[in-house]
Amino acid sequence: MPSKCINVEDWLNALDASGFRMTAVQETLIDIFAHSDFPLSAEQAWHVARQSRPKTGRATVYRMVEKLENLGLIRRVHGYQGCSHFVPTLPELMMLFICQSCGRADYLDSQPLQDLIHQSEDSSGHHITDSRLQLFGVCTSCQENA
Amino acid sequence: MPSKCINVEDWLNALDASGFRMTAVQETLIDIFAHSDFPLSAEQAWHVARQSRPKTGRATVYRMVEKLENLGLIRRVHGYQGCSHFVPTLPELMMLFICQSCGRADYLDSQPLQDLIHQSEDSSGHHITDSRLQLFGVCTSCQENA
DNA sequence: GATTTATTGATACTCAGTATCAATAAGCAT
DNA sequence: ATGCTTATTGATACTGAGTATCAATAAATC
Ligand SMILES: [Mn+2]
Ligand SMILES: [Mn+2]
Ligand SMILES: [Zn+2]
Ligand SMILES: [Zn+2]
Repeated sequence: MPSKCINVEDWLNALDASGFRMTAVQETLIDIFAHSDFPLSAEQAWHVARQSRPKTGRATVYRMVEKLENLGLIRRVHGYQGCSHFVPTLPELMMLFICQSCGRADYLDSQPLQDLIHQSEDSSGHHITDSRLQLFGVCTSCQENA
Repeated sequence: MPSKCINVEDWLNALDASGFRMTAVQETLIDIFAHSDFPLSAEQAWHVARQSRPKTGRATVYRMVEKLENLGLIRRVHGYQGCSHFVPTLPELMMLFICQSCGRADYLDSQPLQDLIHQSEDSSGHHITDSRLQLFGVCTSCQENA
């Protein structure tokens, strides 16, 4: 679902621009994360990676996930059963919806959240530098197929 | 900071009403979570508990944390370095602010969030049943002491 | 192509969280 | 109060996600 919005080239360029060497594992893992319909854990990504590159190391995947997260290309999903799954980051879209029925992630317009944050900043006095809004429920298609 | 709003009696009553037996560990742990100035992990709570009850078992603390979370008395903080810390749940106050400087948690008025959720529900078509908004930044007192 | 060095992958390790189970003690009945 | 039943505890062993290590590999630059 997010896949159509992600440009694999951009991710490779971002890694390149950050001074990292271009390797085969990078392309494999970027492809996996960019095209998954579901949030993926490093462990899951490892298993997927080994289907096309059987000797892929576990630590390598964890290292790559860390890189991608640090570069802001993927972001952690804070769900009920832990926070070890990742989805691609869509620029300007901070609000994440997770369907409790099918597990898929959807990105919602985050302008209302921006407004809320400024509002809360003014009323609380705290300086807010970052936010994570996680929404849970039943997605439109799961409502239809119910 | 949240401590002044938490009534230990209420928590004990909630556990009692749920059919759990009243034990000494319960009181100890409830006291620890209800009066901590900072989000606490089960591990941290265990260490604190052992100061007053040295033979407190580790598993016991994890089981109690699970109970308290299931009853909605404490809630998980989804922070940068994992989501294994807990704060007391304040009724009707869902928005959580964590100061990156001093680590303290603050609760913000959640009415704006309620509005945002209904708005997003209408525009996305998803049925939203739950939400977690986590705000990060620098609290008012840390801004003064800077 | 040779050199340099970041990256990889196999292995061993850590440690938060969990399963097990005998010992304990809360709740209830007498 | 006393004993009975059974939930809860705590010691121990275990699990498994995540990490440290390090020799082997392969980008990058010349
Ligand atoms: Mn989390
Ligand atoms: Mn602002
Ligand atoms: Zn769905
Ligand atoms: Zn602070």
